[in-house]
Amino acid sequence: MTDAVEPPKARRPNTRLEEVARAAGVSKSTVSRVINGEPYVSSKAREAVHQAITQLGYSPNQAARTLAGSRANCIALVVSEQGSRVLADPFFAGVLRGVNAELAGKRVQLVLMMSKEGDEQDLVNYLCGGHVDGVLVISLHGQDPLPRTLADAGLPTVVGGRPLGAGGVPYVDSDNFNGAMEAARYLVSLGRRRIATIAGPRDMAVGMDRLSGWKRGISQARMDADLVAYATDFTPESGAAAMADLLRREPALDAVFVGADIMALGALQTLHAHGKKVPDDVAVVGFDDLMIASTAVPPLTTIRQDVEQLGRTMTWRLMAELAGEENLPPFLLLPTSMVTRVSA
Amino acid sequence: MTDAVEPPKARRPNTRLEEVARAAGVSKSTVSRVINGEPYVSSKAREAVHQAITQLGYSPNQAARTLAGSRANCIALVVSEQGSRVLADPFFAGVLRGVNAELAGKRVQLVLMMSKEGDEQDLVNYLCGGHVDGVLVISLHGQDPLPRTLADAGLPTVVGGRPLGAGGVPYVDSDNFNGAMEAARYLVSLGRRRIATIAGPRDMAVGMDRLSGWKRGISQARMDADLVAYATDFTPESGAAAMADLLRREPALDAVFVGADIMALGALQTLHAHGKKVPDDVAVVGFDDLMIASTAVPPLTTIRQDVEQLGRTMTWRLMAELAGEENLPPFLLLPTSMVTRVSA
DNA sequence: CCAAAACCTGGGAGCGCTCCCAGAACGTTC
DNA sequence: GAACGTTCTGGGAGCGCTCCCAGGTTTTGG
Repeated sequence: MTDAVEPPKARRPNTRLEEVARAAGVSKSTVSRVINGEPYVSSKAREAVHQAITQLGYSPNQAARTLAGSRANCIALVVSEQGSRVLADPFFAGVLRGVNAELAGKRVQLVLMMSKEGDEQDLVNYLCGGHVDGVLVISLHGQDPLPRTLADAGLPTVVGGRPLGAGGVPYVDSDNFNGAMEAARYLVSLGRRRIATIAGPRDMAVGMDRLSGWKRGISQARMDADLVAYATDFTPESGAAAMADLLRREPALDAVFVGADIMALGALQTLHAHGKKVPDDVAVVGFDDLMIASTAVPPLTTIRQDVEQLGRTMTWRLMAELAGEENLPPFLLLPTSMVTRVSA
Repeated sequence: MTDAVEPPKARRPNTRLEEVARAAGVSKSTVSRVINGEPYVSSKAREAVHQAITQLGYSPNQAARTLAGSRANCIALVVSEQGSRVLADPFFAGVLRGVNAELAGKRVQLVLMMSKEGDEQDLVNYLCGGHVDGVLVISLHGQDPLPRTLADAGLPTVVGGRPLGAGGVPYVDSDNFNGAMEAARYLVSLGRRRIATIAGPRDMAVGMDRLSGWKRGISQARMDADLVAYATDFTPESGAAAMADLLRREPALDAVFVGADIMALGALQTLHAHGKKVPDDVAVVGFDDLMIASTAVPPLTTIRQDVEQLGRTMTWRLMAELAGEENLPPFLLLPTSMVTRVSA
């Protein structure tokens, strides 16, 4: 008996592949084949291995698999720090849920990374260092070169939301253009004559795409698409300020399409403060269909985008590429749908 | 020249530690020591290594480190699937931001895992399999045994929000009791005489702790703490139903403390529908201070909890334990603060 | 009936790192 | 200057797996 001066500390005598092999009466190689679902294993051996695995509660050591094999069994979700503050919480959580849902059952881990100002080089080094098989990037700002850099390094990358500065990198986005156009057409169909819009910041594609869609819808009705106010960011405050601006420029406006529910909340407050009744005096349509849309006063008519589906689709696209599928679509647009409530 | 029939596929001839050693004119061991910040390295050697690292853009292979060393340089954040739907998005995103903030600079990765109904055993196998050094668990439901299981397996674990079924496992939580008590006292100080509360589901500590705090505050003012309605979950709908129930039982109530802003939104709707003016007829105080609190109509007075700080503190506690610090507090309570707006 | 093809199996090198051990270089003290 | 500590350095085993290769066993087909 050796006298352990120190307690053995969190030692974990994990079952190793070799022990499974011994228990199943086969070789390491065969166990490895079973685990990786390779062909050329007799059903008898396969079954014995499966039984040994469950019996021993074996869980393969990822580090060893990564080191020995060529893939990491791991993908990264990169969120730009500022972005996560802005396009914000509900969006992010939804995407995450979708990613996880799609990953369920696959033996692939998700590591989360926030890209900060300074450590971009670190981030790129890490990602390109073979620690992950692919990357999902969301809430990009402006012309962020990150996706391009990653793609050029040969790392499979999928962007969530059309990237402004990354031509050629595959992306998945909601169909912001058509959603916004539908909103504009709906307001027209309601008989509104002076329809304004509050657009998101100019450096984000989501804001620009929704603005374009609105413009198209308005122009098709042979109306002037001149009542445009730009919000500086996706916040209620910014939406409130933009609404005040619009009201000053055109006191007689009778409808407004707001490019994000979160900004619409602010717009609603401004309208209320100016004594405008919604929807009687001014009809309001938002975008996103966050939870807050249904609890706003009055409940907000909005264009619904399925954020969870966005996460799922991004993941599917990435996994398909990792699986070696060819001729994958360079981008994917997810349909939106209108949710009619009270505000319009 | 060998003729490659196949393209070399995403080959990444990463710089290895050995190359850094050669470039710096030292041995592998010395480079390893520098990377891990160990003592007993001459400043000359240390500098040469640092220079070689930056010059070659070297990033150590995590898989190899994990395999060779004893730690994974990686912690997991486990979210229960249902929980993430309920206590929901803003909470989750806030915690995540805190965790990341605290992890910044440390060479520790964050992997995200959602625990689903069926795969609990898989989850435990994975977590206890040495793939991670420690675990952060949030949005636990009822008597979930997960934290206990992990802790018993010797895996450092920290829970976010007081766990109901995991005595002894360290946790970090907002001071729900005192926050709720402050809310009750504030309503009393306003001269309200019939003060009700809407409590969260009975199977979550957060709901019970806030209820206890409210009861204490009310009792201390020698008032009856009998107007309690339980919501079935943290949703506006559930809050609306509970409010209707309270109004039926006591039409003359003049204040209500709602145990979550998200439920308060529903309560506000019900009050409005019943023709009650807020705050004139009924004062309302919420809890959490989500973004929606400030944009509610009327803007909601609420008890603020700092969710990001929660994430940071959990992470700090876990990392401290991993670093071998002793006599760490078994639990940590984060202060709350009241935000006075219009509703009370 | 024998050759070729298909199926199945085990052995063993090596992925890139950490950590232990042995030893060199430098004091410091009697 | 011998004996000791302290600081620094390099060599090499081995972490647990995958993947290649060599070989055995069965099936197929001419």
